[in-house]
Amino acid sequence: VALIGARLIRESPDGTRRGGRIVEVEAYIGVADLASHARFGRTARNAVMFGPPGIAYVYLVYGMYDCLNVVTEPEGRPAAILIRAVEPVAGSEAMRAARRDAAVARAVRRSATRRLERGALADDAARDAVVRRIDGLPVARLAAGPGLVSDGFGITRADSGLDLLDPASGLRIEPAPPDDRPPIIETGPRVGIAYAPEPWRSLPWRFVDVTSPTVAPLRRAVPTPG
DNA sequence: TCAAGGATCCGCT
DNA sequence: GCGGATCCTTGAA
Repeated sequence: VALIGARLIRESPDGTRRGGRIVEVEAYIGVADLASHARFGRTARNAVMFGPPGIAYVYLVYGMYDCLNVVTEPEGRPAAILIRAVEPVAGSEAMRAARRDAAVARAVRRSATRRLERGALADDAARDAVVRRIDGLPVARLAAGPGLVSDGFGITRADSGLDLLDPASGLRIEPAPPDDRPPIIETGPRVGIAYAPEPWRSLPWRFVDVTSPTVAPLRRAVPTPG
C-alpha cells in the first residue's frame, strides 16, 4: 500500500527520463500464498524474492510480457509486490516510443508466423496498424497494465535483481512529492490467479488508486442475475 | 527429457 | 466477450 502514489523512475544512458505514479499493485506474500511464484519454494526464477527488500523481480508471463515486482519482506521471507499500472508523469513520449517498439516487434513476429500458415501478409500493414493504435492512446493509458509498464519503461528480465531504492539506479522508486494528490485506495481480489485455491484466490490483495484516470474503479460487488 | 500451463494483451466477433 | 499468440518455468518421468 505504501507503494501506491510512489514514483517509478527510469533514466536511460542517453539522458531520457521517464517517470510515473504507481496506481495499481498486487501483493504476493510467502511460500504459504498459493497464488505466488514462491509457492514451490526457492527456484532459479524466483530466487530474488527470497533476498533483501527493495530489489526488482522481473519475470515473463504468457511467453510475451515482462512484469515488474518489488521485493518487500526481509531476506529469507519471499514476498513481492506486482506493479500493475503506472500513471505517466514525465517522459510520456519516450514511453509511447517504447510501447511502439515493443508492439511492432510482436506484430512482426506474429505476421511472420501467419505468413507460414495462410499465405502472404505484409509486415508493413501489421506495423502501420500497431503504430496507429499506440499513437492514438491517451497518455494515461500508456502504462495501464503490468506488461505495459514494462513495455513503456523498457523493463526486461535483465533488470531483475536491480536495487530499486538506490538513488543512482537507472530504474528506481522514489517517494511521492509532498504536494502530490492523495490517493484513494480500493481493494479487490488479485487478477489472473484462478489456479489458486481459496482463500488465496479471493484475498483482497489488489490495491488501486481510484483517483487515477489510468485505472477503472474496482467493481465492489457481483450483481445478482435477474 | 517431456508435457502442461501461465501474476497478459490484442484482434476479431 | 472470446480465444490466440508465445516461450519459459515447473514437476514428473
